[in-house]
Amino acid sequence: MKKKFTIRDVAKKAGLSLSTISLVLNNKGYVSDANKQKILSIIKELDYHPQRSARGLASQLSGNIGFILTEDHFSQSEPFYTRIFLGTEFEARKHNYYILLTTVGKNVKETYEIPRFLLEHNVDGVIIAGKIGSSWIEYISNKHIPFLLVDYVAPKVSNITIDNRTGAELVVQHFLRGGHKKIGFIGGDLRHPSIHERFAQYQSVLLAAGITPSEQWYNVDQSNTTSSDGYEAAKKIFNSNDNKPTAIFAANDAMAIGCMQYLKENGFRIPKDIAIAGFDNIEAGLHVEPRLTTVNVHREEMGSLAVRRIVEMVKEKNGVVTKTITPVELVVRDSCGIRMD
Amino acid sequence: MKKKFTIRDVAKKAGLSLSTISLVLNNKGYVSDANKQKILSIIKELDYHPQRSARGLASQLSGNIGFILTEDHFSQSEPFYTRIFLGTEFEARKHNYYILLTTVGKNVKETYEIPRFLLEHNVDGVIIAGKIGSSWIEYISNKHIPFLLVDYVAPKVSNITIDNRTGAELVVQHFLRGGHKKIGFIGGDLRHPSIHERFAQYQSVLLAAGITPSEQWYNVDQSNTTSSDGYEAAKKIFNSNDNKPTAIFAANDAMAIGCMQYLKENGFRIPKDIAIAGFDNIEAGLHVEPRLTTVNVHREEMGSLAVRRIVEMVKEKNGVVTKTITPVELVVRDSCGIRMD
DNA sequence: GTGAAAGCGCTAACAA
DNA sequence: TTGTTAGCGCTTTCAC
Repeated sequence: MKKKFTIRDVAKKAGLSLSTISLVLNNKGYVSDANKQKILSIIKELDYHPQRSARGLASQLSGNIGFILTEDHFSQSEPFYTRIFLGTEFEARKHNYYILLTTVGKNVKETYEIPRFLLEHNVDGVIIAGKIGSSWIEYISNKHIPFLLVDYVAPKVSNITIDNRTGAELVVQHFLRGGHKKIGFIGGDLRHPSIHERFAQYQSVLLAAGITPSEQWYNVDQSNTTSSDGYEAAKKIFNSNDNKPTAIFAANDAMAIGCMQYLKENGFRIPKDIAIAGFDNIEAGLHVEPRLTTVNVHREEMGSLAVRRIVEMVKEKNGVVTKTITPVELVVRDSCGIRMD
Repeated sequence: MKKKFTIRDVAKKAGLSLSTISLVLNNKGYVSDANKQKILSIIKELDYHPQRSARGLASQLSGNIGFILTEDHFSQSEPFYTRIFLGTEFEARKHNYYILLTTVGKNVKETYEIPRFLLEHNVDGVIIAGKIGSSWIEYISNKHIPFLLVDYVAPKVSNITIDNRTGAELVVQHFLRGGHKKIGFIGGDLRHPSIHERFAQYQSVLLAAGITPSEQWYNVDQSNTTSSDGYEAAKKIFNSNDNKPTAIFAANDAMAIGCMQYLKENGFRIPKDIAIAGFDNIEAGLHVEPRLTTVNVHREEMGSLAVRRIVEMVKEKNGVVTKTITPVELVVRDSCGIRMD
């Protein structure tokens, strides 16, 4: 391998000082156009690239952004947060950052260790995805490092969230337009704000339409939102119940799929007997039968927004709190038939 | 925030020199037990953690491992390589490394840019996942940085691969045991060694069983291995063909799912008319109807192995080339009925 | 076993 | 505009 060049080699070759080279590398200060061009061409000629760790040490900026996920989110088979992560990856590159991914326990004490990147000053900002214990939010606040939440909320912390209200409204309105009156809901973990909002809006829209949701139509007792939680919730609603809903809005696609499984096993035809819709637009919704009507969430875009916001925060250092809501849209597929009774 | 401590603070407090502290930090050289304990307890007391970039600069080791994926693999909806990536993430933490993920074009020239981490000396080793242009392999070889391939092969380069031969054999034997004789194959991109091996072994096993695969049973003309390629391949085989296979082994689950879709749309019952098996054991195989028989691949484990190997290579600096093959097992589900004719 | 000193490659005052 | 000079916080010879 050819010898690795340093900023010194560039300076020598250009007959200029280190600091001038540094200035053009960082596009800072004033350098005469002639010298700038000269330096640039030498840099190109030598294929010189400043070394990350040297820069990091001198500037106290790592060039990295941390991405924190709680373990239970990480291990979920459906890669909802993975897609958000991939979105951050993509955007980070545009800004010359790298993403360092790590997982943590629900709370600071429950975790085997604090993410090393926080201890070793190896990130300039942090993105936290999904629900996380408030102890973590407090811990990171005290680090005085820019951070924000994705698909979660906390007081005085910037975040990127989903327009859950609109999504829920679109689904319920779609059912109503389809002639459904007895519209149910299955959900779990109402402490997750996204789930909570979907449930709340489901109720509001029905009430606004003059329908009071019966307790026999919905179940929000599950502690999680996996497909087996959906299965269990469906069982509770449809097992020996004389006031069954004709449509189910599930808090997410995973639950919708579990619900469908229960219904199919028990002789209900979808969408003839029961219409179903989910939320998130995960890949699996395309493979179930019938294909799942759902609400599309722009996961990559959320990651991308998060990175852009963090980069701003790192640069500006002002503590403005921003709350960004990303739009959703209804994706109508086969699991919702039109009802005409 | 409390002031950030440096190695100097530790040295001062311990009444020892910087180098002694450094020795215990790195667990190197000889330090008296008494001093070692003393230093360790001071480190703990101050909650001191060495700063990554300073270490990096001094030791010329970044503490990062690069993970390279070609764009087409990255954007595949099914997160096959994502799972490998997550495996590396998990293992990397155990070794105090971080993974820097990036994507590149198929070949060096086609790519908008060389991964920054290679230019800025920001990784100590590199993992490449999936098929990639040989220009990349050459380029990285010339960097004299430890690297290896996952699910791909190249001469004189260490790698981690799947036991495709055994997997293919398990599937074909399963069909044979089920009474099938006319066993087909659908695949694409035979230049990918994994696909090629599956196809080759499919043929060998049939021949060994005294069956010569008819050209009407298989199709390997697709240029890729997505579900729509599977759909197209199925169309070619089952559309106007008087010698149809009764079982299909698809090169991967995505193709199998596409194939199933074609068959169902055209009135074939699975597994009654046609049995199907895939390869990879992706999540979606659980959601199709009937659920897909497949070959399980330990993706996270492959990532984990890759990291362990890279860490060794970074430490030992010897150029031993290792070829690791990870095992597979048959996962029997509903898409393969037993045939009794 | 331990300390002194040099330096990794860069940035950022401050002078000039 | 440009150069000089200190470091950034750590590792690593090389003496002692």
